[in-house]
Amino acid sequence: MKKSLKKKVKLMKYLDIANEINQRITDRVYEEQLPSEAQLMEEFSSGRNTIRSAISLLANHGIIRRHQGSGYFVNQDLFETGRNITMLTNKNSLNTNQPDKQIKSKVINFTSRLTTPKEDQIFGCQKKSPVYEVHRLRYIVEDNAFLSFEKAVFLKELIPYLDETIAQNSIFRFIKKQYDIEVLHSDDFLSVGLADEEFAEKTGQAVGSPYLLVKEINFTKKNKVFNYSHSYYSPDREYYYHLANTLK
Amino acid sequence: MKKSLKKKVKLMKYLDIANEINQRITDRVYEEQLPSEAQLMEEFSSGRNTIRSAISLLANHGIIRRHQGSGYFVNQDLFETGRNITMLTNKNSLNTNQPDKQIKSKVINFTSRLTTPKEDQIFGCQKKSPVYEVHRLRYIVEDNAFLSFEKAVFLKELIPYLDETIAQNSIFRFIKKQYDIEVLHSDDFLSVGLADEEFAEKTGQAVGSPYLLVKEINFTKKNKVFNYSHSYYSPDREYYYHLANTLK
DNA sequence: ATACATTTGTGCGTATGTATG
DNA sequence: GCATACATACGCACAAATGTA
Repeated sequence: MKKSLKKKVKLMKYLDIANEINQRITDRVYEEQLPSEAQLMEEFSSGRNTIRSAISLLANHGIIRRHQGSGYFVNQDLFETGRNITMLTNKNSLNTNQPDKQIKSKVINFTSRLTTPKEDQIFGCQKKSPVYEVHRLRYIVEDNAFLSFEKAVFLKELIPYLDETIAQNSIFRFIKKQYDIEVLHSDDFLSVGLADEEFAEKTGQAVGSPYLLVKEINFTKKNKVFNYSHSYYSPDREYYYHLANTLK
Repeated sequence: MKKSLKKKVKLMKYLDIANEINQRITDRVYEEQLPSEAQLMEEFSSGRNTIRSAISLLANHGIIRRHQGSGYFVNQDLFETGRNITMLTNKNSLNTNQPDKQIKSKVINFTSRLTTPKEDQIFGCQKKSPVYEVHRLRYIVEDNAFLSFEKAVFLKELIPYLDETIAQNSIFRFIKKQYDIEVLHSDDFLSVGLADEEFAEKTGQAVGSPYLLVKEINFTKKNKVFNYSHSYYSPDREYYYHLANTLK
């Protein structure tokens, strides 16, 4: 009786709002300061906490800064480095709209195999579970610059199908569309190293040139590890992280 | 009349709670799973939102993981790398209780000077404002291992006093105690490079060895830049970041 | 210097949705 | 089907920082 008609409550409003605000920032609709919470509540017909959740998401990605008493502001790159910057903070919760987000991939290895014991532990899966292993070179479309060499492993139990064509584009986008799986959170372990001959040949980098190695584990919304990867990033670029030490 | 007696409302309960939970995790009071929200509400005599704020803070630092329907869990290092890991995610909002947090510093340069035009922009200060510049070598106390070479600049307008003795210990701890200034958030720009002869001589690293360069800008609670630094991290270690793609 | 309005931050309560076991 | 646990959303009150009159 009491729930006779479906109310069709749309959840995840805060995510939609965060995406919309993010889009407006890229579109320069908001160039410096955002509207106040009250105005956003009005515009999006939402409660204050919902607006604040959206704002938190953006603030934690380093997209905006909060200033008690005065408002929300678009974050700027104060170093104004000459080098191109790649955001490592935004996997796919926010729509991909960062400037250099256009990346093309060249698949140099695509195999199916079974997990090693170490991988069983990473994935939390049965021994010798089937996985895909993909090796790709990644380039920035805009200027054709080498971005990274990536070795990624996907658990078939969660990602039943992948192929080389998919790997040439965005695997994560495919996974989201096909299986509704996206990255909830990631653990990143960074280190540095030097290109040996094999690496140099594969990537076109000079022998002895340094790389940034990012070992990453990606979790789904259900806290399952569906992928881990080793990415060797170019020394010609800068990589951005934002650290938020407070946030409701 | 209405506010005749001071209620002494202790604010920042969520921060206290986050610190307490964090401490319990280091002390192995919580080894795998945390108590439920309801239990935490009970124990800390707090509302649900307050508990969730504390939990969010820990989750965004990668200290715990949230699992809808089952609970909160202590995050584990699934790669189980042999190398020592330095958390870059925790400046000072949470009490310093990570395993290898004991760091000692050797000051190799301590000067007072005026800002360059570029620094005026970074700090958002008047032209030629006075700053301290500190160069330090940092070592892990436990095994005496080289951690980093750091060049840090502090704005005197916000940090009126520093000296070499302070710099030998934790500058941030001093700043918090003395001026009640702590890092609200930071922008980090990462890149890699190779040790030249000058760098090698200063740090004891081999010429040509790679380093991880972290250029960091630190903001106070009032959104003022009080410090920026260039830190050249050792290739013998791993550095941890956590990326949260959702969070209220 | 004071008072006031505005804006974000913190905290509590409640209801409902969704995932887990 | 059910209880439990976390996620989302709305509402309200007051604190603290800011800007302005």
